[in-house]
Amino acid sequence: MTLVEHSPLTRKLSAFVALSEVELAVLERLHERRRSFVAGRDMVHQGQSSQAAYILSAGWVCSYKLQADGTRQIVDFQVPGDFLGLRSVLLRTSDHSFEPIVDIEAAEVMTSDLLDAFAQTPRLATAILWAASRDEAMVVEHLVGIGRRDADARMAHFLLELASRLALVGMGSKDGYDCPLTQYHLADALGLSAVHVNRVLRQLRESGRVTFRDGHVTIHDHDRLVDLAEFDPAYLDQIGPLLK
Amino acid sequence: MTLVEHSPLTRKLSAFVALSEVELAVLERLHERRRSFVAGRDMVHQGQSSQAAYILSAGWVCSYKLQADGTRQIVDFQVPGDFLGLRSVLLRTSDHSFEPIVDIEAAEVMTSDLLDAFAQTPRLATAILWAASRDEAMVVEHLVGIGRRDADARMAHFLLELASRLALVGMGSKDGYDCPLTQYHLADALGLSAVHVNRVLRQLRESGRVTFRDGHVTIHDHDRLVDLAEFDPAYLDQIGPLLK
DNA sequence: CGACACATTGAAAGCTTTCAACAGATGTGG
DNA sequence: CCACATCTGTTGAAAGCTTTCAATGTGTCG
Repeated sequence: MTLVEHSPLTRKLSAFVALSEVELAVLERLHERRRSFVAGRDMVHQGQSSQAAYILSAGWVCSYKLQADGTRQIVDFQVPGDFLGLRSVLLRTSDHSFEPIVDIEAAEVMTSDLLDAFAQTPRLATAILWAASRDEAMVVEHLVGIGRRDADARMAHFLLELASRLALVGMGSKDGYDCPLTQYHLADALGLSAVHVNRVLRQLRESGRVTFRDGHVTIHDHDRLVDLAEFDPAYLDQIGPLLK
Repeated sequence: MTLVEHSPLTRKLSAFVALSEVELAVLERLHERRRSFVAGRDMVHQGQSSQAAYILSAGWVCSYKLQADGTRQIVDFQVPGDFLGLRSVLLRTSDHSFEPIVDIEAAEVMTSDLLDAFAQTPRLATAILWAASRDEAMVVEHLVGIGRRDADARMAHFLLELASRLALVGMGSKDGYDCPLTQYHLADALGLSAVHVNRVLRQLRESGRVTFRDGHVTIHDHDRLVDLAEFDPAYLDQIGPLLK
């Protein structure tokens, strides 16, 4: 079995921990229950409790919270290799919704399977918990972005974060990546109006930094984009040895 | 031993789970290493890793992230009964700083002590993880607030959340509570300028909803405050049975 | 008393939203 | 195959919320 055949999750974790044959096998076995979901129909609804988590293997998902006034705030996007609802399985019922942005493929993981896997391979458990804590760090960074960055920097930061996340699972490079999000998704995620998202994107494009168009992000000038966003990828990378 | 002698954490957890004598004893034993920290001096610095977590027993702390341009975003406040750095112990090094807002008292909990306690009393482990997931839900709600609520609603929501959190540990009621935060703290937490915080507070006061003054929050009209904030405390409460 | 932290206000400037209108692509039903 | 509705993207202009700049007041503390 060559590396490219591995799941995105395996690929992601392998970038940070050298997993043994046994650990890889356990990890791949978690992918047994294949499921598909169609774009636009919520997988999990706000307040609904679920007994399973999912490992996203293809497609994009967003997790969001709806407000009484009808506006929504997207909390995070999930791309291949990401867990979906990991927390609600380990801890308690989810309090936000998950919506597939395109048709997706995911592996359903029952709580018990996950706990068994953790018991069998503690290093794998650590690796998965690391991934979960990385997701959390992203939410915090997202909070900082909405609270303290202006629209341009916020967008720039967001696009760079995505580039970094996708590169980790081999779905793009520093030069660009495919991205199925609409400007409405960006607006709901960044706390902006769709109209302003459009203007910000235009400005980023015309300043020669990055182009978001036709489902593809093209990074023209990585340095100046990083500069504008004050992007520091530390929160995405592992600091110090992950496993002793 | 009467209830009032218990630590705030015990009090908080007891509101959701009936803990046995043994569990209560284990929980109280976690409070053995008493530590004090003075206001204003960071307990943990961004990027610094720590081997211990703390259970806050008296005083207020904030966790924040500093940006390159000098602005800061406060991610969360900790009040008595809250954990501090629980995640960085369980998972990986913290990526934000903790600053005591007033002189505080906290119990230092070593990783190993915590894991021992978890092993001895699984129900206690679940209860503590529940508290951690509640903290996370607050961060998400915070994100929603900054992204999708205007300044008035954001402030109203924040003050109501604090009321609810403090009531849980017996430090206030629906009518008000003591609060050592300055308007600068509010600004850094809510993503507003200090000047605007002042104006918002004035408006809330003059509309007869709530007064924030001299270290004390007085809620004059709870209903209209809830109404303005669209405050739904569901994310703070347990949905369904916590322990089977 | 002077230094300093915190709170308060007014006015001007700036960023973002809202309102409106329009263009292009896609998909469905007649 | 066309008409029509829908979704997404685009743009201008006006309105609105929030910030910035400046100045002032109040209280604590050494």
